[in-house]
Amino acid sequence: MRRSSAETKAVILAAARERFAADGYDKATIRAIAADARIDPAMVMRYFGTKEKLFAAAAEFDLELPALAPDQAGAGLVRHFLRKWEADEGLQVLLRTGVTNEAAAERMRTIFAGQVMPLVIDLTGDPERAPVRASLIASQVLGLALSRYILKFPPMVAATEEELIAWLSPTVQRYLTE
Amino acid sequence: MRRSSAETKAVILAAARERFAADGYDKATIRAIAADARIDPAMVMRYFGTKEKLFAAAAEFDLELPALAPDQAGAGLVRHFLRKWEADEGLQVLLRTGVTNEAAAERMRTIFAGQVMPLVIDLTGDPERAPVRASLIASQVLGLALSRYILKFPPMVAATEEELIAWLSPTVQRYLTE
DNA sequence: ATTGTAGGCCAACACCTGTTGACTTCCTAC
DNA sequence: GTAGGAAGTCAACAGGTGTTGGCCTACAAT
Repeated sequence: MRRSSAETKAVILAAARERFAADGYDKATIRAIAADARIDPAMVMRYFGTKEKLFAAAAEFDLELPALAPDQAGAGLVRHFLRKWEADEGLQVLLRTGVTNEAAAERMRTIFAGQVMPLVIDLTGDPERAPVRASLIASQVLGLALSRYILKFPPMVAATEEELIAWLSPTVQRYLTE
Repeated sequence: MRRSSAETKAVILAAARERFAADGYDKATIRAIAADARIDPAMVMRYFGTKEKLFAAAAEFDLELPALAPDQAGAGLVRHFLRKWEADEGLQVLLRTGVTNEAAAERMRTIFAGQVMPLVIDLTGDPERAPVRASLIASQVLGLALSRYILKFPPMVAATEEELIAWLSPTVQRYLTE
């Protein structure tokens, strides 16, 4: 079959996202990604040059945090994060690989420093303690993703979105305001 | 050099723990572990049979949760977990590998189901909601480990044990009692 | 109809992995 | 002092990895 350059590149990228999200950096082999994309492994190299560069492209990600009313920020953040996780594979990619791959960990750090921290400053007007607050929020929210989507603790998997929001939003709210 | 069988086995196991904790399952190669133990890779196979069995031995782990007064359980749990993490590589091994290795994830699940949940039942006397409570606690506590020790968010790394306990214990306490 | 080019495929490379079996060396029990 | 066995070494295997270069093949412009 014959495709345009842009098309194949997109197909490869989509396959790479899935594989990296499901298997992590090492287990997601170029050959497996190529097979998913129904393409020769050499094409992956032609379009992305290197496995690391392909990963960098697949890990491109924006939290897209919305503006929030300060008194509902806790619930808003938890809800947004849950939906983002399920809609965008980028976060899964970063969490699965960030644990054993320093480059992905660094990316995670810059995302939280560049996107979560500013929001916290904006919400609290307290730049001095914003870093701690933001990391505490990150710790709870990433712990949620870890236990629900990665380690799959049964009670976390069984819980509904609303139940999780009810449990977690007071925590996040307290990390913001206390 | 000539050692007893038990000695070498212990040396190998110690090296394996370190490597698995630092690198995760795939990157921790038998050759690297053997080099750390100043031993031929074949010895590792002789003593443990298989990489998977070696991993199983290295991931042997007990949370050793202490008895706690119900009203101070939050602080007690956070403190115990922080110290356990730094004293025993077993937890690091499990978290680093559990993210990409199903066997390690299963081990993590049974540890939390078999050790955290009973404690929660004991503390609350409420068997029905104990699973949710226990997983919520696990989510916060694992999120702490993830952001402080694995992803190394700077504010979490900089925080002292007491600061972290002060921030997290109300969260854990609420997951226990609310 | 011919040619240039871009998309795609194949086979191979050098390297690394877990794992195996044969070989050597040392200590101990008789 | 010699036999047996345990501790340790070495070289190789089969399979998988990222990556490369040469080769086709379809299409568009001339």
